[in-house]
Amino acid sequence: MDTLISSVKIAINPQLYLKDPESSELGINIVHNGIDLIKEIGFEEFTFRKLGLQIHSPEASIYRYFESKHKFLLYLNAWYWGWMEYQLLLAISNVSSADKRLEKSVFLMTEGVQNDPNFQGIDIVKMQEIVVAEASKSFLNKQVDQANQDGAYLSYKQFVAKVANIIKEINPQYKYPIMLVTTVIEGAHQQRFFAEHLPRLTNKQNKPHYLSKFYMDLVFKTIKPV
Amino acid sequence: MDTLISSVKIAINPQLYLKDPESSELGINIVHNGIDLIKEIGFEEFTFRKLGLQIHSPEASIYRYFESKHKFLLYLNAWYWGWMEYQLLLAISNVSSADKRLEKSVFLMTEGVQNDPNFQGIDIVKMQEIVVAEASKSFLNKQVDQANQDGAYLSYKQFVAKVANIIKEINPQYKYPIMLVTTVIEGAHQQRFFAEHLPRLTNKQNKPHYLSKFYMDLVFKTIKPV
DNA sequence: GCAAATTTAATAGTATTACTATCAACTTTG
DNA sequence: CAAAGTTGATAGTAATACTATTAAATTTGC
Repeated sequence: MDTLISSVKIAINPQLYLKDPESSELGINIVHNGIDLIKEIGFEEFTFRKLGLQIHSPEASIYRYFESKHKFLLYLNAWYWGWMEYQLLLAISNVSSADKRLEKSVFLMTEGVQNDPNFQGIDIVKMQEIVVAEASKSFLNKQVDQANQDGAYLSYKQFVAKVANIIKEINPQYKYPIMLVTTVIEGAHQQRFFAEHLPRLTNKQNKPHYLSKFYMDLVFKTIKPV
Repeated sequence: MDTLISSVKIAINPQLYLKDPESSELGINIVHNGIDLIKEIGFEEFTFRKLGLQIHSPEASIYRYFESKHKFLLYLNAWYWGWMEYQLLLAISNVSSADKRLEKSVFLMTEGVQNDPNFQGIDIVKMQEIVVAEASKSFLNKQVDQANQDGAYLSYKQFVAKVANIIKEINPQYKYPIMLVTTVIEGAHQQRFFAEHLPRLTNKQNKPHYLSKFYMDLVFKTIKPV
């Protein structure tokens, strides 16, 4: 039975799962409720046993889809960045001005997302909150090199490369386009987290879009040739 | 017996330990070898049992100094930022030009440190590598609010505030000095990590100080009034 | 429409982790 | 030199991150 609502599907590197979770009811349930549970209790407290209890399936069943909870996090990350790449394509297609394209990219990287009806079921808002709070754990560990070889970060790298290319279009002389992009992405995540938990480490403002304004200003000033 | 070599001591919030590790041979051993072991196997693999084996002391003895391995990481972080604040004071004292002071601050935030003979025994190079790789784990979790109340991040906040004040001195109109500082600090950490493990997420260059050059350029362009 | 293959549920088991508890031996200090 | 404090040695516990096994349910291919 076909459960797809739209014809768009985020392609995920099969090395990140044992059995495609989109191929069965249980798999979809695992991803769904997994997102909810990680959001609720945090990744360190999250276990497949707890997730099993929530979906009334034994722990062992979940292990048939994902090798470990770490790989599950990598899967969610890859999904998120796949989706972000798709959003980027939508946002910049048919926009001829490179400046405008970069503007839209920075906005996408720094603002909170909105739920997308094309991927009903996956709560993208929650997913982004997870990525903001937990993503760095997906690479800041000793298995990073193995995960990297497994292609865990491909979609992230692709996204970054696309935006970096726009920067190069605007200023081919600028030497650090990739660094600038990852600085913005990871920075925006941190600031978002700080605003909620460690306000003295940020400049939270009530103005809408203050975060994207800060980074927009930073990016355009930085790449401007002297 | 007095084991201090210099009269300078980094003050750490006592809430981060049960018994001051600088007050005994064993305590000093724990911190020393703890740094080595975390550096070697990473924070997730690190356990007090393994550390106990390394220093030939029972696990339970270590628990008399630190409540948990999480608090141990918070302690190391606090120590690092206390030391960084001290380095900052040394670097900017007697420098009257605010621009020059900011330049020195950015350099300190983005370059690798060198071992400091005033704190013999503590390997600051290794400590920085730990902070770069593991620090975000010290706040990216559900206990962050508790840890924050315990004053775990005070020395970090103080450091950030000091640099932000220099920015305000240069451009009182600039609205996001703190955000800019934390973006630089956390960004530099990430880039350093990426350069080693995920090179496609950065623009590694062979030039010395390319990292500080990138951030120096970014900071000064960003705060320049339009 | 039914046998074969696949998927899931249910249960049990293992090594390790992150601690806590207890008590004797040793050291320091007043 | 006694009392107080520190360390060592050992043991124990609940939970985690898995693996293994087998039976029941479901899907599929002809």
